[in-house]
Amino acid sequence: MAYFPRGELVAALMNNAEHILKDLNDKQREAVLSVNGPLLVVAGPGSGKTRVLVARVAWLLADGHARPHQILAMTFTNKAAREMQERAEALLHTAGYSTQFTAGRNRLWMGTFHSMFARIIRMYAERIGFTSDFSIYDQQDSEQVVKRLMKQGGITSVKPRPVRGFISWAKNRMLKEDQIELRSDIQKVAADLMGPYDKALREANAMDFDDLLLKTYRMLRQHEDVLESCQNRWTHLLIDEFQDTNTLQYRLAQMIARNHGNICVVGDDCQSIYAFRGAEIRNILLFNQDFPKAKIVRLEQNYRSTQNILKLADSVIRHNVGRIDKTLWTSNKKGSRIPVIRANSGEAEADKVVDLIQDHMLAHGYRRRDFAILYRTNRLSRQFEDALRKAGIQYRVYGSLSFYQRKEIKDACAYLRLLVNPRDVESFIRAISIPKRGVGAVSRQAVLDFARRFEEGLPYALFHVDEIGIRSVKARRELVKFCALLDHHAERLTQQDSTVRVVESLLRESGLWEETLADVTVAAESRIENLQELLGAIEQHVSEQEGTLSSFLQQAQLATSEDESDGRADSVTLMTAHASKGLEFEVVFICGLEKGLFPVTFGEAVQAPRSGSASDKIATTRLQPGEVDFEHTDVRRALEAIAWLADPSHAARSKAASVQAAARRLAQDGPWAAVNALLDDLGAGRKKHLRLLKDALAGATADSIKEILQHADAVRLNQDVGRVTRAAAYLDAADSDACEEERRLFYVAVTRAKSRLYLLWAHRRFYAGGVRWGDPSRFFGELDATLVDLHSSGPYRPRHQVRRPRTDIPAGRRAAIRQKPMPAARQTQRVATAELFRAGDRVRHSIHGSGTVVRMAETSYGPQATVKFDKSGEKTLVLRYARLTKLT
DNA sequence: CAAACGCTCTTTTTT
DNA sequence: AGAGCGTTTG
Repeated sequence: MAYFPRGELVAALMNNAEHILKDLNDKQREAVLSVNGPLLVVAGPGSGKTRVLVARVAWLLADGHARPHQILAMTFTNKAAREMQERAEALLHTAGYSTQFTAGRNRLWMGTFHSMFARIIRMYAERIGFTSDFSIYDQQDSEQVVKRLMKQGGITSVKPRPVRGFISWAKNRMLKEDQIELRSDIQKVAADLMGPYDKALREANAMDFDDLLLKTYRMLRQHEDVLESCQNRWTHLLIDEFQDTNTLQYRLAQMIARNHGNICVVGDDCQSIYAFRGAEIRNILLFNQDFPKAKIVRLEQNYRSTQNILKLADSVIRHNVGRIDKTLWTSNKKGSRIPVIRANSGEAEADKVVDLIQDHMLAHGYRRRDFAILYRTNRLSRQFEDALRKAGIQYRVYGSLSFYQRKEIKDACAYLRLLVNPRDVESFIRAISIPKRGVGAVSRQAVLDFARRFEEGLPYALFHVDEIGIRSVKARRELVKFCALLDHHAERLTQQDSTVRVVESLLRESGLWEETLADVTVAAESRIENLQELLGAIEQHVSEQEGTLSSFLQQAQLATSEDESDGRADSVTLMTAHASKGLEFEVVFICGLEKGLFPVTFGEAVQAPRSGSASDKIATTRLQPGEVDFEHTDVRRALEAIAWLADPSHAARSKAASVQAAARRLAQDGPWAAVNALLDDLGAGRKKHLRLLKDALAGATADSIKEILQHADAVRLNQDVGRVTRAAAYLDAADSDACEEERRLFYVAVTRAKSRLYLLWAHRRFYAGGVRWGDPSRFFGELDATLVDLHSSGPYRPRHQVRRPRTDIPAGRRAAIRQKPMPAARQTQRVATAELFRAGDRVRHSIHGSGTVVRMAETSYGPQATVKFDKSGEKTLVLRYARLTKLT
């Protein structure tokens, strides 16, 4: 503080509590010191948000406002919670407070909303008809439940996944089944199934992620005493990433803080990226209404990024209408301009990134951990993994699959879950099926049907296997054995036997362990290691945190892959833009910036095409051959083949015996026989379509088939038109919420970068089994062009010059064409050449020297520049052939 | 009952 | 390219 002269001696005498405040700016300090009453901290990226939270917790303790167990802090990931806790403890420690705030049970309540409320609900589970050993169903589990219910109800009109998704959506908005709009089939099915779904989970003594919040909420509303004890217990609430809380989460926090109003929320509306799972940006605005006396502190100084990076981020986010206006500023240096790089393919993009990483490590001394490669969808990680592996650069992929989602771990956990919660139907299904023991779908279903007739449910059925009436002797015997196995180990668990020993024994005797051991493949080796790691984790949980197997499983179910990162290894980071929230890196690559990919656009969210469109007209024109699916590959092939055969010159030319035979059949017995001749040897799955085709073709002549074929093309065209219309409708509506969210996501990604940022897109990439052509992302059109440099890796190759498979030739011939040897691919040029320019740019050419760009034009050869060279005058150059470099 | 096979559909983010 | 599903086969 100002009235202390500087010096170590004095620092040592400085008030311990003030040590906590000394590194904060005025705004940050204000946020830390406003300990009583509601507080909203609007914190831009890199503004020291975490530092404020940490200091606030430390201050609350050090200055005597709260005891550790009175603070309830909710963060977005368990990892963030852990980090906050460790940093707060470290801060307290350096400030001279030994372990008085950090030891043993006297710890802070910190974690995600879900993990915190799982803990709370565990304490009061009996009050709402569950036991504290309830299972937590993840998305996969609950989707299985929905799927089974749909099967039972004979519902096939919609798929289980969106139904589950909608149920979850409704629960997070606290809607009951009678409050759901019944506009789509999905909504109708979801409304019908919500009741049965809830019942099924209840019978299994299980809760899904949403229940952890929803059932807590309902409990607090119904049981006044529970609410009161929560309100009295937690005198101070902190919520991080407030912009990503949903209605339910906010209401819960509000309810607990209602009396004292000591609630501090920290967030940034521009970083809200989870609306798809119910996050309400409006919570930030509502906060002001719900707590009218709320103090607002804005943190606008950015300590992370260069000026250019910050400006670029700002130039994009400005396109969002719905946002709280704020001005981020930084005293950091300006930094370099931001390269925008076009690669010809996904692989070229990855190679380019690897090149840049190597360059930067050599030239600037960066380490591997300084780099992050960000992308929109997880599946994009693969190309970067390949490239990094090839280059021998250590990397780490986040977010793909968490430890607890691995198959062998889920299998093992199924046994453990069933052990602590014998009613857990999903776990039973999984455990009984793995390893295979002769109990199949039929016997399994018999057990479940039987179980539903009894109050006690599954445990009752397992203890009365003989009464179920299962035919298979083997299945009966195995079920009894299975039951005895579980019973025996459950018994051991209640005695003083060590938890890990019981678990290990169960895994061995179930055959799971042996099966994995017996597997000689390379993959099995890591699977057995994973199982051992699981045992280790249980051991640790039991011994260090005084936990039980049951609490271990609940926590494990809520663990995410991000929670597992040790952060110590020196590796390049690969993750989705979502996963990067809250992190920072020296150098960031944002990849896959293409139309449709980032921002993503996808089918379902899109409105149906307007009536009166071209597609409607085509759809109503003639031909009604029943339910024949002209889009079906085999139908198309059959039709194409017949039409092709119908032309005598084709049939005569082909030497293949099958074609000759088919042509003969066509002449003699008509088209259907020809189809049979061609496709007879195909698999059984195709017969269904061919049967339909047969009906449609009854009495058809080769000419009428041609007509049908034309129609099929029309149908296809129609679908293309539909797709385009839908896409347009999407883009119209889109500066609506979906696109704004994508823009915020891009903003988050950009603001992760400290000193350098690269934006990349690929012209062509392999995706979902085929070649996709990408145009640059619309975000490029939105960012401040004065801040970027355009580059490419490899010569420009216009789309129309790349061969595409022809679709107007029958499949058989297409295959023949494909077998022709392809000319050797031209070697890709790996040097980055500046290639897209604006009028006025100064450029250099290897022969003509330096000059100024007069104008740019797009030709069939790709972009073309007219340049006025200082020495040789004006020249027109096609950029594909002439190599120009930009002078800065 | 389980394994093998062939076909189909995929296109997001995650507590 | 890869998972999931349904069908057929042993």
